[in-house]
Amino acid sequence: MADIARLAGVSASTVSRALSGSPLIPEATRERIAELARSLNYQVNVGAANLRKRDIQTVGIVILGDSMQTISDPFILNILGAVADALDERGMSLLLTRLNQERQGQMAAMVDSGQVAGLIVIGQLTWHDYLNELARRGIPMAVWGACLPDAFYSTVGGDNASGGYLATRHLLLQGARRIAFFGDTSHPEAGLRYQGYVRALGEAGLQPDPRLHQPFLFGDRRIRQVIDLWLDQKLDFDAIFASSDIAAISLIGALQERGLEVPRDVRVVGYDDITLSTYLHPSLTSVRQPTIVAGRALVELLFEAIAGQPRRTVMLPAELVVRDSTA
Amino acid sequence: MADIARLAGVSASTVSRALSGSPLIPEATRERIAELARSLNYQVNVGAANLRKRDIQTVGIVILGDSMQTISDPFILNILGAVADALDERGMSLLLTRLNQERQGQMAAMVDSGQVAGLIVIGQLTWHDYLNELARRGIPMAVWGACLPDAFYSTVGGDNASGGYLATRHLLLQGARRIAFFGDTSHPEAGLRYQGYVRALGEAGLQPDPRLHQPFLFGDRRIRQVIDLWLDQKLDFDAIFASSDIAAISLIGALQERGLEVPRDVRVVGYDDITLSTYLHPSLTSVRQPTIVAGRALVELLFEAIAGQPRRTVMLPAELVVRDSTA
DNA sequence: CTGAAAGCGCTAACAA
DNA sequence: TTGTTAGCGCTTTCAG
Repeated sequence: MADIARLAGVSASTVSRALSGSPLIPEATRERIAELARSLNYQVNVGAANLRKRDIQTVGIVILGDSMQTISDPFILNILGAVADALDERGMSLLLTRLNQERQGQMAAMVDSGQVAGLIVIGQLTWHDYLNELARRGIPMAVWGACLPDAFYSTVGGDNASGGYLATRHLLLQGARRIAFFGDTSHPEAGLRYQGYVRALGEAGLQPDPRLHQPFLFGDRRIRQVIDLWLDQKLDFDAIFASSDIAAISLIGALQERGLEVPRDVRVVGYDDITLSTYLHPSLTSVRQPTIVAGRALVELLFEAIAGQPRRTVMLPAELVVRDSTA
Repeated sequence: MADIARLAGVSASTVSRALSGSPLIPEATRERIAELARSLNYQVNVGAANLRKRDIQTVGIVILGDSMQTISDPFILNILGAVADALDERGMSLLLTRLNQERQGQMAAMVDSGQVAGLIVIGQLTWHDYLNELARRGIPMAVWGACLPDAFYSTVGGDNASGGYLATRHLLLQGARRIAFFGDTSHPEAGLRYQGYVRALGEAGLQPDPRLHQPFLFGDRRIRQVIDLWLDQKLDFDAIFASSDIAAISLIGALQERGLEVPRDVRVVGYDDITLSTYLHPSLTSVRQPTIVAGRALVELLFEAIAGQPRRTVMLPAELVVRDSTA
């Protein structure tokens, strides 16, 4: 910047003002300086500027999970993309971090060290207590996931209970009676989907059968084994509600391998409505979550938190997209 | 930091040295200061530190593409994850940006403004000339994609020609004779895969039939239409080599919808070997690209570029994973 | 081993 | 409208 100032025959202050579009600088001067900067590929050093201005133009986005595999779900990428776009609209940068349990501490460090103004967290998993601790310590946060009753942080999430309800009711209306639920209910979102499932069953006068509830993780090598054990148990089920599309697709694959046809023998509903779901055969019925809105909401809530406003919860509607897997 | 110094009864210099693990500070003092910092949740301000040290602990990762949809391929996420982990190992942060053609300029700005030390670019697409221009301007870069002959930047990529060759030869060995190629050959990587395809056909004494080459983009609503037109043309083909798993899976869906069975009527090979491919029915034969190695290599080449070392190319082996879709 | 002082590149009072 | 000056939070000579 000193160079520019010298070449333009003005002081650094003038250059700074010109480049930041201060109304104090006349158009002619501004233009001249801007042109000079452009020709030298000069860009204001944001680090130095932020240091002086005492503000941070960067937001941290933390993806929780134990391993690489955990984030191979395209849905995560959709949310990530939506957040990236929403931040971009506000001229903010995005610092991406993937964390597992052992490195929880890094989350607070990102804010404490002035790297980021706040955190957007994707993949609540079972970190609720830790997130609460951070929130109490004043770390600005917005979390994608279920809104837990005692949460101290802002959350944005789909209406999981309603999603679970819609999916299950749809299966019931299609004539299913023995509906299995695949999902780890210790995960808050899946837990709420399960609640919706139970409610829909209840309305139909049915009790959830615990043997039809299978907690499982996608990518688990044992999935085929789990399915096989199921079938060997001669458990009787005519539909499956899986708490992610990836899980649902894997399940359909496993069922087909066993000679079971979808939807004829077993109807299947997934969750997330990833793009691929449309293109499969049978195409997959799924519960859609509005990711673009979610991205915007996460950014908005984070900004509110940074501004010291009270925590808030946004619940986005769940929409059932009916396709061939439940025809 | 001034606070810590005061509370510890030492100067800021000492705190700085203690916290950065300087050997000048005796263990006892260091421990005392570290403890104090911990209890106050103090973390050194990295921005200020970097400003003073004149170095940047952040790398930009740029995902090229026109829209959200473009990056919904899980393979991108795998690479991204691998890069994130590799950077992490070196204690670097990752600034994520998604850019489309209109905002090309942002790439250089990230480096010029001192936000990042260099760029890792994913999704070369048709940006080759622009990337070359940046490289000439001295922007440190490492690009995931095909290594073009006149590239001025470092690249890491799979051996696409060999991948295409392996996939095609495998199909030929399985008895296929009329093999369609799905992929946009104006995209450098797909172009090389096509070359491998042509070579394998040549070795079998076959000519590529231009009608069997279908450039297409995943997610395109017209895919079903494209397939239908194909079949209506009574084009005769017994296998498809698709240049991504997502494309292959969509194709299988479309074929099945038309009553064609995979692999009985049409054998299909994909590319990328995404996790889901194993769990489908039929499970998908695919060409695997070693993403973890790729992530490490990208980071390594970028560091070399930052250190001013000459550009370099890393080509990773392609491995054919045979599954049921070509049985 | 420790502290004082200078300065990274920038912006914002304040003064002109 | 512009320049001078101070200082954001840190590290690092240099001198003790």
